[in-house]
Amino acid sequence: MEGVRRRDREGTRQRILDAARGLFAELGYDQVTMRLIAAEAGANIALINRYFGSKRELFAEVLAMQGRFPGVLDGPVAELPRRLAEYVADRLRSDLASPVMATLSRSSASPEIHDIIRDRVNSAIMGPLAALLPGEEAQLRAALATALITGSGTLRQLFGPEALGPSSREAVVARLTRIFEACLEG
Amino acid sequence: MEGVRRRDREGTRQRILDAARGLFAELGYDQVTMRLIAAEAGANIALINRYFGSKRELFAEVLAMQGRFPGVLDGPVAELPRRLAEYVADRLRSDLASPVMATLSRSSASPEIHDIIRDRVNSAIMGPLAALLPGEEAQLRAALATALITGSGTLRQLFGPEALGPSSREAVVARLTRIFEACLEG
DNA sequence: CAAGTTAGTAGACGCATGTTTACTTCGTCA
DNA sequence: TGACGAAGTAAACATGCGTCTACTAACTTG
Repeated sequence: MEGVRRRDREGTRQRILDAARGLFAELGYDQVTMRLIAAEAGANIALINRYFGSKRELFAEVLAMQGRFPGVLDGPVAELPRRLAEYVADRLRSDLASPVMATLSRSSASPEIHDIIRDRVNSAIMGPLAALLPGEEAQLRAALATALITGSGTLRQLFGPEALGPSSREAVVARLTRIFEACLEG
Repeated sequence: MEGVRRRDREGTRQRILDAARGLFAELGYDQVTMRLIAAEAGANIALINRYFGSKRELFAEVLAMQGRFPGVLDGPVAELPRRLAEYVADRLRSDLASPVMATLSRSSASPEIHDIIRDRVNSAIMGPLAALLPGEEAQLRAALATALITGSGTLRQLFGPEALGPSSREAVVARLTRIFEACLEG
């Protein structure tokens, strides 16, 4: 029957995955404990490893689940700097979750997941960006744009939404657009 | 007398400080253990807390010991973008230690030292930079340059010296100069 | 030379972590 | 209905951490 199942393998698995996604984005890999994930998901701690194998594998699955930059990398390349600027500005100034960016920039110090992070940065940001860019030095240009994105995440984490001072959203977007243009232009 | 002292308080203290500086820069706060510092310094672990109080206080002292950006912030403001570019390019492409930058970008995920890191970023990089900049939005411009610097450190940590691809130093410096100009210009 | 100060040492303490084991309870189906 | 598989649970395990205490031994000083 499809009635309310008190024992719900898939449901529990999904709750764990959701809890882990939010916590990893908010706190970073190291600061998130198995017990915290279990409590947030309303599940027993032993189920995490039963369903995912280990904390590391759960982290990998959380990252694999996340979409790429939604809507940022799509669209005309000429407007790419502006879309990147708006994305970063909004993530810097508000508390809106940007799971991918937040997770990556808050977990990059943990050596046990270095390879996972590296692969994800490559496949979600740097790789697609380099593929989009015409002209020479595409890898260099994509890498520097990526550095700015992740650096913004670190700054946000350190200083909060006021990291950029009292500037208006328009001023921030305008400035960031020019910087991304300098990063990406051929 | 000034003979060879087998019991040398100041010497031991200095060896601990030196070991901690190198290890924090290389591995970040979380990954460096008291026992690792003691082993590297050739000192007993209990002496660390005797001389510095705690791991956290040792970290603060290590940061306080470090100089500011040597030679980068001094000199004509017009050439500031180029000096920043050369600094970042060299730190990205070689293994030359940049203790301040490395320590900051590798330790920013640890909440117990958040305030120390924040103060240091402010007093060593962002603050002096904002003070140098003429015109409006100095804080925004300094913050974005800082984001690029710390993001470069993160990228270096993830991908090693080859993070930027096969580009020459000249190409990297030229590109970074343009980006820093876009960050800093009034 | 004897006493006192203090650098240095060994080891334990309490705690938190990721992981695993032994067990209980629910749901299903022969 | 009763047995079996699987979802869920509680508790322990092993390990590593920062910190602290009790102690030893080297240097200084009277």
